Amino acid sequence: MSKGVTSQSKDYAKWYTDVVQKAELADYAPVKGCMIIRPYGYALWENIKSNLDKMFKDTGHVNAYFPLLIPEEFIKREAEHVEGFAPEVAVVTHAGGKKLEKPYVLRPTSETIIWSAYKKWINSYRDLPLLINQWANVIRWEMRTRLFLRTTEFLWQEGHTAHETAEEAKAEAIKMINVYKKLAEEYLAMPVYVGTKTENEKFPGAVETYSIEALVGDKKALQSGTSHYLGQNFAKAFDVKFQNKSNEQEYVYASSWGVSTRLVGGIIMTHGDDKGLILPPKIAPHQIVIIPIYRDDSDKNKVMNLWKKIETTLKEKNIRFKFDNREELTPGFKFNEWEMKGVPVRVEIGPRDADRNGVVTVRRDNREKKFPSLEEFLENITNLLDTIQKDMFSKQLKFREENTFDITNYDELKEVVEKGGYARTFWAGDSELEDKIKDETKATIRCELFEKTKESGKCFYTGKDSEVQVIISKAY
RNA sequence: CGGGAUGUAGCGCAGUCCGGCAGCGCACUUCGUUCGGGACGAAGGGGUCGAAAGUUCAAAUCUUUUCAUCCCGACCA
Repeated sequence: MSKGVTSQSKDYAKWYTDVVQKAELADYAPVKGCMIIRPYGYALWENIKSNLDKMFKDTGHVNAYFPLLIPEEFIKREAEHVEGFAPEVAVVTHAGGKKLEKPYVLRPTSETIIWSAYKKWINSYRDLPLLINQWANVIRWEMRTRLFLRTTEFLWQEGHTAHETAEEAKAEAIKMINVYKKLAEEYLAMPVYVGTKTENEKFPGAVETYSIEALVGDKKALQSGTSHYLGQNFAKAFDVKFQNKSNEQEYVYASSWGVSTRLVGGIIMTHGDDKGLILPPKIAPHQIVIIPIYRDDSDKNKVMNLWKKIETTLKEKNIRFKFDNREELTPGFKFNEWEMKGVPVRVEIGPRDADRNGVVTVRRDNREKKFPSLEEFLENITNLLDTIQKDMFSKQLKFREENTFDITNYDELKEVVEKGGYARTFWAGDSELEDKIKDETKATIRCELFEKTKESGKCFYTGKDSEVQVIISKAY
């Protein structure tokens, strides 16, 4: 691994791609816009995935798998859906050495193929709710791509639920966006705003879209998860009816929701610094890294004896650790390498520590160095990881608060867009006005906030009274 | 698809203007000394100079064509 990365202040975009590659999260693939997720990056995704999957199970969802290939005709059934996705779907036209009579699209999302199956599975209100999730890859042909943030192929999960009533389906969508908020805040240490997308920004085919919006290191918004109340749009497109309790045929109400490998990009940009990644302990592939230091065999024996005492306890405490005993590298090199990879705690054990029966610990997030006794260390390590997790969240929450500005007019919006961060204000404009603002400032309404700072106020642009409070920012 | 740039060892680059043995740094291999913040020495290995055609005694270098990638815009989770 070569030295260092481009500094954030010099070139944030370059810093980002440097970190992704030098921390060995991902590499470029031979296909434009695609990436190879390397073992360290995949381990990170697996940790996100396993925590989230548990939350899905806890909320009554089950996993299934639907095909990658979707009959092209399916995508076209829902008018808004086809219009929204047409530019970015890849189509398979040839197979088996022949041109296909009916082409397939590579799924950009699975609503259509899933609802074609739901038609077969749903007959009565007794079949509802149907709460299915799938972990899958999807393909969206984007014009411009960036590792993790926007790739042609990406990994995600998509939940697709079917319900008896509009209220229930909508409640499901809101429940799941809050699951995402919990994931982001408690596991990824990323504070997020939660709200409703405007008509301009919502998912094609949805009645309403909800999102979580993070604020990353260069003060731009990152949409990190979405959840949709689909109404009866897909049920109508695929003719999915059920017999309700009054013995009538009725279209089913739906929700869908997803988060993707984009979250990995969010973690990198939320926490990283000029030394590389900083990972939250709950999802870090290695929560601590232990680096032995010795020069001769007698030192080595002492250090290895110390390590044996540590290893057993770490296993008992279920801590994910890495013992880096590579002989050919100096400790200094390893310090830098594991800092690049964002391991939350570094533990140094050398002859001096062995002599006093202690260790040296260094936190990645604030670089705090301590010299605890072995006993203190083993007793406090779990607490230390918890503390780091909380401190990382607090730091980012403070950063977000410092970069959220309440505005009252258009000039103030332009100022906020100029310096970065969120502009928070009331909004009474329409779709056209939103487009105009986007054209003029490059900023968009990220969402209409669920949690408003006050009940109502005046729209910053039209001056009309409004009960809709929004955040506006440039976004990834 | 428009505007800009770049393709030479795994990575980063020099060499191209003015044609003449394909180089440098890092990484890699072996041995020895090192090891508490990116160690040092010695000896090695690694190339279809993006691709094709042309000019020439001779092409990384000149000409033509072509492909790819990156950055800036329009699209997007």
